[in-house]
Amino acid sequence: MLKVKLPDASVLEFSRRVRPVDVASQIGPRLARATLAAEVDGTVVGADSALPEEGEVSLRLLTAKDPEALAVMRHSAAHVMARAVMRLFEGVQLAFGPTVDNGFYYDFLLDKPISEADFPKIEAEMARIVQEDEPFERIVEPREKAIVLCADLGQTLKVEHIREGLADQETVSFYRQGEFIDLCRGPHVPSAGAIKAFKLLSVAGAYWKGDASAQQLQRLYGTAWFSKQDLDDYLKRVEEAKRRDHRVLGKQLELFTVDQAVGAGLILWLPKGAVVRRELETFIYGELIQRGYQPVYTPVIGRVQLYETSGHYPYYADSQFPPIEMQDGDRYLLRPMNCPHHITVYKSKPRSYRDLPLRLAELGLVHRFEQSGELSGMIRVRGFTQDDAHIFCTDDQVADEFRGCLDMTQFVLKTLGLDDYRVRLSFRDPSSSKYVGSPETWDRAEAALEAVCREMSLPNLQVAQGEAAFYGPKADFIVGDCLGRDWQLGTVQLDYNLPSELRFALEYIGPDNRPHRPVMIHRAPFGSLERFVGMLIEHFAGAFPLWLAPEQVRVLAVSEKFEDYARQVQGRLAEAGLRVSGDYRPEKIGAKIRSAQIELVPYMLVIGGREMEQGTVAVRDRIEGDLGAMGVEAAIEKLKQEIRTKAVRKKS
RNA sequence: GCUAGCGUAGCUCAAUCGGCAGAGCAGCUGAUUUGUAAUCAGCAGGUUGUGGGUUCAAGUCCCUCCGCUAGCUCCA
Repeated sequence: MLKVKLPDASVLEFSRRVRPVDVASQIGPRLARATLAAEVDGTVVGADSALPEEGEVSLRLLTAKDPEALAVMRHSAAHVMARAVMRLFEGVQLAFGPTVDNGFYYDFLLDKPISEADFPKIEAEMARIVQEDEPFERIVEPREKAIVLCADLGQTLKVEHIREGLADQETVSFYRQGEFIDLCRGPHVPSAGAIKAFKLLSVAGAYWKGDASAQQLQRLYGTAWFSKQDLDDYLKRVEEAKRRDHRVLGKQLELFTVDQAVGAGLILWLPKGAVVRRELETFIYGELIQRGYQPVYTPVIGRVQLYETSGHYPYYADSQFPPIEMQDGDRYLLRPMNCPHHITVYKSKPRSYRDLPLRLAELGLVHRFEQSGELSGMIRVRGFTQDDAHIFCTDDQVADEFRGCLDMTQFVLKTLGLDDYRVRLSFRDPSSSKYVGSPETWDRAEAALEAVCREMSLPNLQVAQGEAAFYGPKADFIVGDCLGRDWQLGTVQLDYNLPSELRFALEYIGPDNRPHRPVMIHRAPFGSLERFVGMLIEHFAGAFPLWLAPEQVRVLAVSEKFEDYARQVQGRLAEAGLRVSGDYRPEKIGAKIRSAQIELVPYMLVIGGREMEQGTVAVRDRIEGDLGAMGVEAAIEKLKQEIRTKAVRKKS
């Protein structure tokens, strides 16, 4: 006897062995047909997987309405794609084919390169398979037999995976669909007909098991949905997101440029982009001072020895610009990190516990030679400015300082209306020996950090075991770009390494008149100004809040007859400290408005005969349109108020 | 770095089968004097990323290099 609890709290009883699809039939034939998978005690399984004979389970039948079913269907779509590829190409070896956000991929090993030109015929073959609507059949085999089966199928990658990756499994499962059989954990939808709309998206290289020294496979990405409408909506969303691309907007709005004459991954901030950056810098410096940081300035190069001491050289030599060698043999490194310089500032005099916590801040320009394939606009570059600071404190102060750093980072993100972020708390992998410091210290630090994070109720907090830097645990603030890629912005990292005896042997004199070792915290709320501004451009789709806008307001003269008065108004706004320009071209007012709208100028002041007579301006808001006439001083006060509050306005 | 794709005017793109490199926007000049998202006309703008090859003829086909894009690997 099996008791099946359904989400509506009703209970069904079965004396025979049943599957979720049988439970669905019991409720109704339409539900049975719509059931694509099931969630049994919280685990997603296939609709035809047998439920236990005895006891009680809670069961949720999953249909096209449930997001879990979408993931199951996409996994099935990956199989269908693999089946199509195997029908069309000779000697295809299958690797892995999982579901990912918004779609799926499958990795193949085959001699012939697949290109996008092959997509139509693969898609056509997939459509045929979906049309045939054959069932997915689960087959469970003992491990040894599975190895033989895969070997017979010529699937050597799968053989390797069963031997190594699944070494601890007694049995493994396959899914068969017609002539196609694939090692797979499942689950799958009942049959291919559940895949209603799909599209291949791209082909790329991928390494077998993520190992760059292993052979490279061909990865085919696709997306699949339960309706053509959903698919079209998705493709449209992707297109719209691409219009926010900071590389496109950065060029259109003249914010930054990259030129191979200077070098790949090296950002040239154009005047308008420089305004945004300068405003952010002013903002961040104000915060730093308020929060007890002391700005310092240090050089962008340092002797190689310094980085040997810090351990950055030669450990990261592959991703550094090689040292500059002088005639006398002295070698200098373009700094990849600011910390050694700040440590040198710390060491510039003996420190007492009364100096701690010592918070040294600098917008520090660093250079790293990132691999060419990694470079991406302002987001992944070879020269960038960290809004860096290093806090030197006692063990007891770590939690408070850590909290202060998180608080500042949150404050910065909130001020900019960036609330779609997640926080990743990276801890060590206890089974690895690559970490500095004793396990006890790590445990204590990790516990303290997690406690602070929980107490601050950070959004989407997740703990990532094994993601810590070798020198200490860290908390990263992660934001997605317009293509859905996640990037680290702000970061707060504990460091037991650099202060240690092995490295810089930092000390302070304690109340006991004896030397003690300080702890270091690295922190950067923006991460890098380059990446942060890149993300901001995408976040605002180029339409910055007033306080950041390169051009805050533009005076538009209705005709040249009113130019003199308009110029007076422009002068008055400039005097008031606003970033203002004037459009005095012999154009119609509609054309001037259009230019200003396209250039995303937040406010326009239209000036014609009426305004000149009455000494007013007609204010046009980029978002809301015409706001009507008001006095010049009233308009200035309105804008200044919005700047003071750093308001983030969106279309209402 | 690896795999694949793409490089045509400042920008967005066109150029059939290999057959005279073109359009819109931006720019410049002139006319127009304008009331809330594009006034009209003219002019100028190119070694088709680079170097080589095939051909009577190359933007188009082949090779090299450079750059860009996506993904993979990396990210102190």
